[in-house]
Order: sequence, then C-alpha cells, then structure tokens
Amino acid sequence: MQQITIKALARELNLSVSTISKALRDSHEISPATKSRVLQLAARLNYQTNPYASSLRGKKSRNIGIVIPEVADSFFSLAINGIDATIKAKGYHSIICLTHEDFSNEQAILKELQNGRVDGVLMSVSSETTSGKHIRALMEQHVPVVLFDRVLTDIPSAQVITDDMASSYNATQHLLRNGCKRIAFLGLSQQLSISADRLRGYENALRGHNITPSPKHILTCTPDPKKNMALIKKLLQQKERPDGIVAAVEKLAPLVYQACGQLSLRIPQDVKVVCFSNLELAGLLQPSLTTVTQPAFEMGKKAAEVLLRLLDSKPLQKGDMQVVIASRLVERNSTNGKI
Amino acid sequence: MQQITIKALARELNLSVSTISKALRDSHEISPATKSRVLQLAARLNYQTNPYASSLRGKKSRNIGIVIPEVADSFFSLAINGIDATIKAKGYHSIICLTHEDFSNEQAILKELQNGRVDGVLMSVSSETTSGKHIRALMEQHVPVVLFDRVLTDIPSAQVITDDMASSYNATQHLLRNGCKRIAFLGLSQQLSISADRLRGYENALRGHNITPSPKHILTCTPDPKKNMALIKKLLQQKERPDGIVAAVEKLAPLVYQACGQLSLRIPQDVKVVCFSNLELAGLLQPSLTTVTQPAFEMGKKAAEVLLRLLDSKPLQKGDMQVVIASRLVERNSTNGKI
DNA sequence: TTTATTTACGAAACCGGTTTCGTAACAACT
DNA sequence: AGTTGTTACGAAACCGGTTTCGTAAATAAA
Repeated sequence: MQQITIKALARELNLSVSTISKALRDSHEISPATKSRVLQLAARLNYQTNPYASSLRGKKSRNIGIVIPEVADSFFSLAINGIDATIKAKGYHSIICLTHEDFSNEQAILKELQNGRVDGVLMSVSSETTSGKHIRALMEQHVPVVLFDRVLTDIPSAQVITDDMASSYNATQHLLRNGCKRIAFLGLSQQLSISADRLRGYENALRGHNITPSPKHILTCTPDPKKNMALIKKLLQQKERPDGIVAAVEKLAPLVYQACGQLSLRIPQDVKVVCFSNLELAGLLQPSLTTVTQPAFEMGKKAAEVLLRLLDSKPLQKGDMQVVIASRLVERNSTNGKI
Repeated sequence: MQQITIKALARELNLSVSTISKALRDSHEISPATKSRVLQLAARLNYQTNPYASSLRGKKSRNIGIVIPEVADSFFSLAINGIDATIKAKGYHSIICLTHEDFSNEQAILKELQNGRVDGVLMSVSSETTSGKHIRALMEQHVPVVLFDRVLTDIPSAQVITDDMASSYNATQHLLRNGCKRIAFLGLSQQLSISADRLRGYENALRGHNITPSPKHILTCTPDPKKNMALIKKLLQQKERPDGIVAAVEKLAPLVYQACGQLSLRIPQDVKVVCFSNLELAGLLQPSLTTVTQPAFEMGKKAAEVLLRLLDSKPLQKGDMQVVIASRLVERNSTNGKI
C-alpha cells in the first residue's frame, strides 16, 4: 500500500533507521538540527508510520473496541459520538463491532478481540446475553473492559450506567399520577441489567400506590419486531387492558404506536405511553412521545474516560467502578391529561 | 496482551515455527497427522493469530474503512449493516470513521488511511467537501475507494448511488399533482452530488409544469440545525410562502415540522412536505411523513461487493463503475389532499 | 591534563507471523 | 544401482518500526 518507510528516509538523509525513528518520536537523543531535517523530509514525502509495525513491536494497538448491539439506535449513535470524541483526542481509534443482539455473535467478537487488535473494550451487552464468561475471558487476557448502559453485575469491570430504577420509578409514577390504573411494562430479557432495573423501578412505583404488579402486564420482548408486535397487540386486547405503558427500550415505542393505531386505541386518552428513548423526533410523533431521555453522549464519554485511565494504568478515581449519570423525564403529549 | 504465540505451539509440539504456521494455514506441505496435532493444540490453548504480525508481513490488513459523515442517520446506519454483513462474510473488518460533516476532518481521516490501516475504503463525502484531491491521493496509494450515495463526479472511482434526479422529480411531481404552486427545495451544499441531482430533478419537474424555479425557494442548509431552523423559518415567512417542500436529506424533516408548528402552519393543509429519508418512524410522525426511501442496506451491500471485487483484483462487472439502485416514493399524510 | 559525563548517533535485536529455500528420507522410474 | 521425484519439515529472511546497547566525539569536572 505504502512506499515510503523509515528506511527510505534514512537512505535519503544518510542517517540510520534508528535515528529516523527516534527523530520522528522526538527523542532527546537526537539533535534539534537532525530532527528538523527528518521532520521536513517526512512531511515533504508524506511519510505515514505503519501502524502494524508499531503495534507489533509496541504491543499496543491504540485501538479501542466498541461492542454494541446495533448502530441504528439513537442511544448508541450518541454514545458513539461521545466515545469517539474522547478517545480521538488521545490518539486512539475506534473499532465498532455490532452484535445485532445475538449472543453468539457477541461471543465470537470478544473471542476475536483477544488477539490484540484492541487495547481495551467498551461494551453494551446484547439482549440475549445470559452469561459473562466471554467478558471474563477477555479480561483475563488483560484487555480492560468498561461496560456501559447494558451491564452485567457479575463482572468485575467498571460500569457506566444511568439511574435506571429511579427513572423507571419516576416514569411509572408519572403515569399513576395521571390516573393510570393498569400499567404495563415492556422490557427485554430480564438477564439484561437495564431491563431488570427498570422493571424493579416500575414495580416499586406500583407498590407505592398499593397496586400489585401483575405478570399479565409485564412483557418480555424479543429482538424480532414482528413477534413483538404480536405480543403487544395481545397485551392490549386482554380483558384487563392496560391504560398505561412503560416501554423500556427505544425500539418499542413505534410498535406501541402502531399497535394502538391498529386497535383504534387513542394515545393518550385510552392508553398513556412513556418510553426510554433518545430519539430526537420524539417530540414530533403523533402524539409527541413522553420519554426518559438518557445522557447518551455523556455516558459514552465517561465510559471512554474510565477506559483511558485503565489503559494508562492510572488508578481509578473514587466512584469510577460504577458511574451513574441521571436520566431525565421529558413529559409530552403521550401521557397528557387524566384518565 | 496475548501470550500464546506460534512459537509456544512449536515448543510444545517439538516442531518448528514455520511448520506450525503452515499447518494453521492448511498448507499442502504439512502432513494430515501433523496438521491435526497442531490444530488441536491451537484450539485447546485458544491460540489467536496476531493480526498485526500478519498484516505487517502480508501487506494486507483485511480491514475496510467506512468514511461517513455520521452514524445517527438512518441511511448510514442501514448502509453500515449492509456493508458489515457483506465484508464480514469475506473475513474483513470494518473501521468506521466519522467526519461529522467536516471537510478538514475528512481530509485528515483519508490522509491517515494512507498508512495501510485499511485495504480499501467505502465512503460518502461530507456536505462540505469541495474537492476530491484527498480521495485521489488515497487512490494513488493504491487504496481502492468506492463512493456511495454522496459521490463526487470527478473521481475515477466506482460509485453506488440511487436515482436521485428521478426520485426528486417524482417527489416534486407528486406535490404538483396535489396542487402545490410554490414548492421549495431544501438541500445541502450544491457541491454535494445528491444535493445537486435532487435539485435538478426538482427543477425539471417544475419546468414540466411551466413553473420557473425561483432562487427564493431554494435553500442551501448547513450542518448546524439552529442555523437551518432560522433559514427554514425565514423561508416560510416570506411573501411568496411555499405551499410545498421537498427536503433532500433526512435531518431536515424534523426542522420543517418544528418550524411549521411554531409558525402555526398546518401540514398538509398549508404546506405539504416530502423528505428523502429512511426513518422507520416516518409513518408515526404528526402527520405521517411522505418519504423518498432509499435502498440503504442494498446500497451498502452493493458498494461493499464492488470493493471486494477490486480487492480481489477481479475485473469489475459491466456497470459496476456506476451502480444505480432505485428509491421509492412512499406517500403518507404530509402530502395528503389537494391545495 | 586526566577522568567523568553528556551528546548524538548507529548496529542489531526484537515483535510474531509468513514465505522462500534447502534438505533428509523415502518412493518411483530407468 | 543410479537417477529423479515427492513428501514433510526446518532454518532463516522478511515485513517496518522500536528499543536497547555500544561508542566516538564533545564537554565538563577534578
């Protein structure tokens, strides 16, 4: 791919390869005069250092793996921006790996990342992840891992999360205060930290209003939108039809809206809806969607910062093992009025 | 990061390093018996080949650079999925580089990619890209480039695009047929292929209805949403207020909706809106948004296929230098009724 | 002036695979 | 028996930087 190597520069300047290398790395061993000659020639010939050679010798790739379920999700898109901005400033590159919510993909990816391609990993687990063995295996190869948003509790890694339980509690209470009596919860697998915590917040809010959470109103969704659509419709057609819905992940809001449309249920008159979502367009939906908006960019940024500390083998600061950044409830029309 | 090398396997089996390497690569020089011993040990010890060592020696990275403006855009998210699926099947990895619609970022990224980090590049230029020098420079380093969606015409690379002019023509005609007389066009920089082509389609449609395109109705937007908001509001407050809008990129639809809301203009009664967009939620907006939906996944897939052919130095098939995949107009409520 | 130290550079090992080339052992063919 | 060919493997060069170590020359300290 590339022609001009250090050797070429050396030949041109009648210097040794090691001198060139040191000059380029601004070593104190090289005189200012020589340095400037080298730098000038390098610039003129557009010399680029071969990353594979450096990585091989230095045992450092300056790459960071970002392992996430998908990219077509506002939360992850924003988090990527936060990560990217942070690590780029330190000269790192990001390698984005998509699991597509599939556990075996995730396992395969982490196994591959044991080969040294990345110096560290930022990760949000898939909804089907049932164990943390693959993550432990990676960490045992001395690849530091920071989990963000979707974490596993039995992994000894740093974690950056939002206050899932409290947010969910607030969202549910918001519905209760607006008169909802039968509130449903739509989550993903309960293996998933965010799903479990949000469920707990929901349940606590109900109990706070002397309502016993009913299994009939708790839905565990799949990665398949069609199946979810069927589940949601079924939920909305049962005798004890919900008059409020807390949806724990962004993907579910459109389905709820569509299901309600097809069943001629009006939002918010018949059903009030609140969803965990970072969708910019939430305010433009029909009706505008009340959301729990997560600090996606900040979470990505913070996770990256913690990882960079680990890579510099700096000591973690107090509280870095578990960082919690608050979400906020944005009230819009989908929860408007009293029932 | 990683401990078990080929050398370790060699020691364990009393074989030479070269024999191990050949066995792992299934060379015919190695006996079946030896191969299976090697493979078994490698599996047992969870041996992973060091990608930097292979890349250094082999002068191939098996990485593909994806250079795009941003990831928080349905078109690019979907395109990434198409690309990822295609190249993963061939053992390639993707390195996603975000330009954030900034030309100097884009230049810096392409310059960096000259270092051999990637074997080829898939790219959609930023809205501020004014020249193709940086792309040419990369290609001159023998890094094949395939442009998709946002292409430059003066670059001798393969291109995968959609039928921008025809789609825009159709979208505009759809508005005309529904009675719009003063149709505005919202594009990005006219340097941008898609913007220019879509503008041309719009203008042709107007002329087909004996309407002379007016500069007052043609808006060139920026990467800054706030500025765009101001521009759009100004557009909608002029004497010759538009009664129809063709928005050339996904990002603009929310702004148009908000601007109309703030100015108390009703969609579609006062203004009809159609937007180039792959947003899944288009159907759920208030009102649901008529879109020109691009074949994002397919475009990504096709672009990747063409690039893979180039990397295999297979001859391109007829028409691969410029692949055109049609978009389709999805009519929804934002263009409903006659004016 | 002699010795110690600093400065500025080069030779060579090294990172971990890959590939070329050489060769011992054995089979096959005159 | 002598020649040719094949099989299965090892030694070593190689990719392109980085780093250690050695050293001649210049400078400082004794």
